[in-house]
Amino acid sequence: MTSDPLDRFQTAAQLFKALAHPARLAILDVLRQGEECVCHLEAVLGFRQAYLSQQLAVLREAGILQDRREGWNIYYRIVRKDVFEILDAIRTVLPEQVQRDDLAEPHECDCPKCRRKESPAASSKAFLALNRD
Amino acid sequence: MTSDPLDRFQTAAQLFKALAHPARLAILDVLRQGEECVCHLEAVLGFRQAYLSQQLAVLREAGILQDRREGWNIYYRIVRKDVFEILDAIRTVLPEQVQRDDLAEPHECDCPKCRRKESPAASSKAFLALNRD
DNA sequence: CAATTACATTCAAGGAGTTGAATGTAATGA
DNA sequence: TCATTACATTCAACTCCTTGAATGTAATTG
Repeated sequence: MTSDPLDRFQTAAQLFKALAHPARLAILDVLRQGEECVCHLEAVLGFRQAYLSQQLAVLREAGILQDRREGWNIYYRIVRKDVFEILDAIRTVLPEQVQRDDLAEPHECDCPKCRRKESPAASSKAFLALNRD
Repeated sequence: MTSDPLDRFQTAAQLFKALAHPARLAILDVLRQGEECVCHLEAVLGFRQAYLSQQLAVLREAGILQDRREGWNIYYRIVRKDVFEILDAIRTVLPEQVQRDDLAEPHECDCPKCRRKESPAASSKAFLALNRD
């Protein structure tokens, strides 16, 4: 009550600062479907590797992401689950695809996770093409 | 899908930028309980008038607030209702008082709205004025 | 119309965020 | 150990945000 309002909302403002960038929102949109390695984000989003690392560092230092090493690759995942609620809340200003999380990203990179998905005979692209109305 | 991710999330990032400031979050916290005039915000938050106007302008231009003139006073209110959901979502990093919206701010200013609330009992200022000498 | 009230806008200096380029590092394999 | 892979960090130029100070403006009162 008597405390400085600027102090009281400092932590919350820091969280919003981390979200106040289109590249970081795009990253979170991909990671909504589960953890991904950096090379996958690079392929899907079309960002340069160093640029991506910088934005991932901001989200990591804000406590939104955590990373996990597995051999050569480092996988990032969302650990602050309330960002899902936040993104849901502003769905009126988000692109439509962000609101439906049922469409899986097509395979576009050479990371182990992508190769595992690829191994079944049909590629996702071919499958979608065959099953379109 | 093929569009630039930076473009797709530009609008959402703009919204978060407006929220990424402790003073603006403090303003929204007060306006949660209903519209208030600038002089009331000034008294409750302890900000200078010009500073307050600047922050209100940011929130207004982001489409979060709308203003309404009534005589001398200008009343601001929240028109983007999803900011309530956003603030609820990050309640883990918000001060406790923000999470309980049952405590009304005490009267601290001379705007018409505050004077209406004050009318039942004797106002301290009016009381002092009447009983001087 | 002049003065007052309540609020808005402009300006400028300083600070913080952005981003390309270059470089550093841990893990793996030969 | 040396090369490679996948990713991180640093640096610098640039842009954008922040904020105090000064000034402007619409509504009201006398």
